[in-house]
Amino acid sequence: MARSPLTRTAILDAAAEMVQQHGVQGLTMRGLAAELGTAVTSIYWHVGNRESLLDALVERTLQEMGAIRPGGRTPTDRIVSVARGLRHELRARPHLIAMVHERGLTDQMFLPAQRALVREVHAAGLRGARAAQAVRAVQFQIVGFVLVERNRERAPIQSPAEGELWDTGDHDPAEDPALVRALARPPDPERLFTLSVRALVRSLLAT
Amino acid sequence: MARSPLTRTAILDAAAEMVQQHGVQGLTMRGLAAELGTAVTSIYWHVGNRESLLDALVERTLQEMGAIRPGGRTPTDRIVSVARGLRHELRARPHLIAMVHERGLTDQMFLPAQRALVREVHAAGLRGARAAQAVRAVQFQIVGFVLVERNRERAPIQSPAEGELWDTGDHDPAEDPALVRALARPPDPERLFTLSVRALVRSLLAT
DNA sequence: ACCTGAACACCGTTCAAGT
DNA sequence: ACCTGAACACCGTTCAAGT
Repeated sequence: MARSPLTRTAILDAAAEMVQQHGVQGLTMRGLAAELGTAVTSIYWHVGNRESLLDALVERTLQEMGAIRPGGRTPTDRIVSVARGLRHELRARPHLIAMVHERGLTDQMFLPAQRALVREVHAAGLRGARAAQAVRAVQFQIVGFVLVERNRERAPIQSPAEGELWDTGDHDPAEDPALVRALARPPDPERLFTLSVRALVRSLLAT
Repeated sequence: MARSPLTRTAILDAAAEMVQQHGVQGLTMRGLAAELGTAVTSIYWHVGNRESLLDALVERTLQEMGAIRPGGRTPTDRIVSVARGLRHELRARPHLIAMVHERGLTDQMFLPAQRALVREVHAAGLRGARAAQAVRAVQFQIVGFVLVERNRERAPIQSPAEGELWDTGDHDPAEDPALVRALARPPDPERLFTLSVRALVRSLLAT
């Protein structure tokens, strides 16, 4: 369906589309060629082999991950705001982000955010190694949460429902029906995320 | 090289070995057959296709993830101890655990740990939905941290060293050489992990 | 400089056939 | 019940050849 001459950018566009729709494994060189209406071998001329095509995709994704604009009055609020913004950006292109993670380039992707976090932690009065640790703790938590969230979404129905574990209330029963009910319900990720980040930050910024 | 008759267990053992050594993609049906000294098709007779072989591997990994024995005097200490134990178990078989994650079965794998966490959170005086949230926050943090850690290990050297970002101290300089130095150094994961979990738990258990 | 088809070495999987 | 080789439809990649 492609009439214009084949170009590196066109290839990357089509490849990114395929990855976002069917995952990395859904991107085959032959399928990509078909999508572009060219011979497979033409792709090799423009972008090299599959691996370097994926590398290019990752690089583009890194550049697209824009700057972060924190909102809120207190450092804590601004850190939470950075975290939430980041989570949304990451979740907007899950498959491409997964490729960034797999290549271990998460840190690089997080540099703008890290800068913002350093600013806020500094504003809150932390200095030196202590400040660095706080920044890293928050950073790990944000990325980690999104990764866990993604994994969970792949198997929406957990085989033994989380709730049924607690009806064997024999040994040291947590006879707390509200707790059991809460654990049986699927979590609200957005809420849990905000709550977690806020809890962690509150503790890290405390003297 | 296998002389004994082909058995399902033998296949799973060899497959697990190949996965742990070369990752999931390193497990090919033909390679596995060669390793076992049989025809590829024999494997299909015993375990079905590749996908159900991987499923079986995941199931076995789930069962192997043993119970957790928390240590320490305070609930906080015991939660941290559970977290550390879990991290070690997860890191002992990274590739197999990755498969569990990919299938979204992390929750199921975490059931024994979740039970322990509920106990401690309850002991600390939390009840109902509040307790459930605390448990989940800790759970997400543990798994998330390990996932991030694994990703990081795949690209030991980050292209633009984290430190060099801060020498452009023009706009709002964090003129904090100790902080810059700390961020330039690679983090100590074990330390960062304990610190993070402890910080989060302290905040969650606070009234 | 750009594009092509043919060919190679790999996959997972199926099937009819052996014992 | 268990194992086999041949065959199929897919891969990524290379290469010599076209324009």
